[in-house]
Amino acid sequence: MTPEPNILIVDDEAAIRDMIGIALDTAGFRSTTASTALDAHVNIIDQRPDLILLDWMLPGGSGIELARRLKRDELTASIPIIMLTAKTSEDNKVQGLDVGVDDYVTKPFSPRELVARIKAVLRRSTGNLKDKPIRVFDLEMDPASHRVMVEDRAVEMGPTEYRLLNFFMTHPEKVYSRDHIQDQVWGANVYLEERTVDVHIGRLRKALSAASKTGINYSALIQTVRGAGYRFSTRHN
Amino acid sequence: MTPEPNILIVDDEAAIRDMIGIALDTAGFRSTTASTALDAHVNIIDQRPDLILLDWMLPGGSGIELARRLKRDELTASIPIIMLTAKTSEDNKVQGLDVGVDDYVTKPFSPRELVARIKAVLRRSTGNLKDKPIRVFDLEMDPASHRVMVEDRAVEMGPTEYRLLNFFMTHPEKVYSRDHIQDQVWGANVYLEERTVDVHIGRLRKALSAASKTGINYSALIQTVRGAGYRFSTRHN
DNA sequence: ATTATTTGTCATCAAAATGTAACATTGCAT
DNA sequence: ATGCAATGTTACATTTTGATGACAAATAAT
Repeated sequence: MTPEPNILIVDDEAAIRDMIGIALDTAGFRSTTASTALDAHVNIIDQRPDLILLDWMLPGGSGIELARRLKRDELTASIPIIMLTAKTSEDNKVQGLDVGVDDYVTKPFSPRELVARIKAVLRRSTGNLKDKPIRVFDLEMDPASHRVMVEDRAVEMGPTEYRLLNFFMTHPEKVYSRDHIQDQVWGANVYLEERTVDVHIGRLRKALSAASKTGINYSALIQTVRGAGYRFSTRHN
Repeated sequence: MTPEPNILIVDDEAAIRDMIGIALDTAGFRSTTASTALDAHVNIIDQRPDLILLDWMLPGGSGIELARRLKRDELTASIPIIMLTAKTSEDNKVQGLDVGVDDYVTKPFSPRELVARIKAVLRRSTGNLKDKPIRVFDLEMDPASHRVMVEDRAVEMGPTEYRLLNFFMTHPEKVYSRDHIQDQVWGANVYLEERTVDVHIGRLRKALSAASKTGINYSALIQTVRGAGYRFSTRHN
């Protein structure tokens, strides 16, 4: 992901959105906002925020519904949610726990507390899945240290190439169209020239080729499938 | 699995239906329209569109109701829905997030955005149903990796030969006329010289022959049926 | 501010795929 | 066997598709 986590603030009161926005900014997060559940959902589909701050009391009572929906959908289930709630009453919390929300902050809260909780939740959630290194022959990707190694030497590449390689290594032995790759690596609903994918594939290949001293060409793992897209595969073309 | 996805536009305003229709047309989609939820429902059962663009604010029954019904019915639940919503104050009626809609587009929208979202949603929904590999003796076709293997070695062939083989392997033991093969492999409404099929059959056979090291000739699976066409069969000619 | 890095797009070149026609071969009816 | 229609094969011009270097805008680093 990006260096600074991207946080979505969902609240119908502009004042609260602004307040939180500033607090997050100061703490080094990026943030976007939405005032309705609908806006929020669109934003989530498009941007895949790293965390969602969700007001419990959205008009129509839709905050909790949104949370439930997000947790049920496979694509969004892993995005942590912190509920903002005015009430301290227990039944709310019980309901929310049901849904699978990650934490609560009760209004009024201090920015300091909010940030602390955000960090805690992020730490928990990012520590989970990402951390296992993937290795193919002597090509190793370690998400924890955000590093790619060939024959135990670091490989230099840009962030986009890193994400690209990461996508491929986590989805081996399958073709992906350029469109698909754009979705996965750049995000859905980002429009780029189709050939842009080619260029980045090229850069990734170059980086991998340059890295090997043993003559094994790791760029061969990234195979062109004419008329279909690209494939990461250990088997021969 | 038609070449162009068929999209149903449901909106009560004719102007909007037309506008969207044109946009989709330009983008290479086919589209049909409905102005009421009832019309839409009939159309959906009839035509099985690949995706539904559904106006949130349909007169009377409202689009949300329809969406909910479709998502509850097992037969239609898998058809992706994109909701068209007015920008403003639908806040109170937002009860329907739960419904399971796949994306939203807020009016007014650009055709470009609409098309981008449609493509993204289609990609997501069709990508899920992974086809299973088909195997005949030591000839294996794996649609996921877009690969043909003979005795565990990759077979090289052009995209057209791949589609051709795919068609045969999914429709074995039946004769198909050259016309029929053209329809299936090149798509309807493409006119080619009839002999073109022969040439590609030839290329496919050559690719299969060249692939085997054990002397088994897999090109024999593609049998000529004089006066009728071709057949893919494991039984002898 | 200046410099370096990264990014997306474009133009260009090279390679692969495609459709067609011409020619060769096969198999069947007589 | 003979002739003919159907099919196989080959060569080739054209079209598609992918790779790559160059460049300018955007972004991050100093």
